[in-house]
Amino acid sequence: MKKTELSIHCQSCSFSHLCLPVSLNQDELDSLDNIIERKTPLHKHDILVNKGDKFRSLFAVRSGSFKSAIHTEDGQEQIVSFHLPGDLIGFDGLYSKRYGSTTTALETGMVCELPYENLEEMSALYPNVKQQIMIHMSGEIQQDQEMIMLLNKRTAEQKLLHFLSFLAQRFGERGFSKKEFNLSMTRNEIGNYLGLTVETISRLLTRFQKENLIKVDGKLITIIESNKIVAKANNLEESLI
Amino acid sequence: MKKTELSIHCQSCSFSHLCLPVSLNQDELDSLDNIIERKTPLHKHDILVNKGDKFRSLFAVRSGSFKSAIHTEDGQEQIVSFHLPGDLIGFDGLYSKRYGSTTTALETGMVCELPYENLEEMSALYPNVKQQIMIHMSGEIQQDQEMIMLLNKRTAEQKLLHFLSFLAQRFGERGFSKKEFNLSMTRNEIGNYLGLTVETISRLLTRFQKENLIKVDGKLITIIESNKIVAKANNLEESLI
DNA sequence: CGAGAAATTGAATCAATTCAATTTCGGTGG
DNA sequence: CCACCGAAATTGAATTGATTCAATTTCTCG
Repeated sequence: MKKTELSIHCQSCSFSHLCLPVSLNQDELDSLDNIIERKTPLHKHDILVNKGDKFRSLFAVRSGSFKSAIHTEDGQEQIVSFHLPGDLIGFDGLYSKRYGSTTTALETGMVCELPYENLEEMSALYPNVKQQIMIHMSGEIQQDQEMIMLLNKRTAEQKLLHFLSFLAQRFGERGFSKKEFNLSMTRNEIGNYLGLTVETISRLLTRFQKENLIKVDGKLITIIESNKIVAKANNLEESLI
Repeated sequence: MKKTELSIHCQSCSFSHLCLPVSLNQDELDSLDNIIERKTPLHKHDILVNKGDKFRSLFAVRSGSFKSAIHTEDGQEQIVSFHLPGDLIGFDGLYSKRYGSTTTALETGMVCELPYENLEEMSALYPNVKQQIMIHMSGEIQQDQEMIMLLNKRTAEQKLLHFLSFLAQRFGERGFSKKEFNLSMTRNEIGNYLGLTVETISRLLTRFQKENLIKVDGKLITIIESNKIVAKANNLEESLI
């Protein structure tokens, strides 16, 4: 696959500090950049990878956002993560050779594709790259375990506040505003992710607005009392933050 | 550290089909066996590894059972897994160099210790070993995600039935009876793991007994209607199992 | 602009928790 | 070996946070 002159390089990508390139040296980075293919844009509802499909490539989100979900025996969807630019997708299936979940675009977005074969070749030369993927995997384990804690130990209010401040933080890390952002997922998807119903999400958002913690304007969320949100989400006094 | 004549070898261990040795060849197995240290027994409440401690070793459960837990900001415990013989402990922190959770013995038990340095040396020679650990990691991710689904999409009844049949299956894989086994964890710990209260666990167990799904005698559980349990746990008709 | 999807809001319901009171278990020391 | 103590488990009654059901309203995009 030929690269166009327009293609963006890892070296100049504004998300490289969150993505695979973290801690790679110049040689490694050049090598990585060479094997990466930039895919044409995906649109809302487009499926990037399907759970169970043979693992072919790793993907890095370049723009837009995605959701990954698994399905219950009786066919319900369970969203297990939302992906923002810089996030890596597909590595959960790297070693079982099949994708572990289905990833769908929430809005128009672009990804970088990292074909598995090339990755293997490269790994032989630069073991650092594989190491980097491992770090992402253990990060994913920790994140999933914290999710389990959130689901088991927190109220609906705390779950949603945590979700909002987590999102805000992630937007911040990516150079976007952490005070004001658009939700690319529906209320339904937020509820699915947090184990709550749409109605509960809706009621809580209007309540948070009344309590002046946030401002809600459809999909646009403005964080007003960031500290209070974190404190409430964690059952702590605000002064302890 | 010198090995005694009494020490058991991976080659003859009855759990090798579940543990690191899976799919290792004879040379790899011998090499692995050489670097493994067998630790003295741990007793109930003994801590094997502490979350946040520097990663020094990987552990394989040889006998007994363990729990791994993380803690909320405000100090509550959240159990994230129970470990049986053959299970690997500590790999969640392998690449972040710190243990990701605290692991405690639920009863008297033994573990095999795999010092990190030796593991690294060995990996250079036999990349298969590292590969095997990666497979365990991606398995852990999938298991955690299924846990998220269980917590979000299932009722208390379904959660506990799933827990029981999952335990039964795991005992079976280890050569123990999958029809009759002892719970090494308290009702409280089961509730903690499943996001339910002790009272709910207790009530459900007596109800399951009345419905003739299981027999409960203190910590001793006897599975009576295995198919019905799986069906109920998954919201399905028994005939579809 | 219009139709279907998404979101909001209210009222009624319920699954699981909380609170409270015993009972049973398991380990320890006399 | 048994008595005793604290921990674990059971059971009941009352409470409640979140869901379900239902009815609109508001978006979104073809």
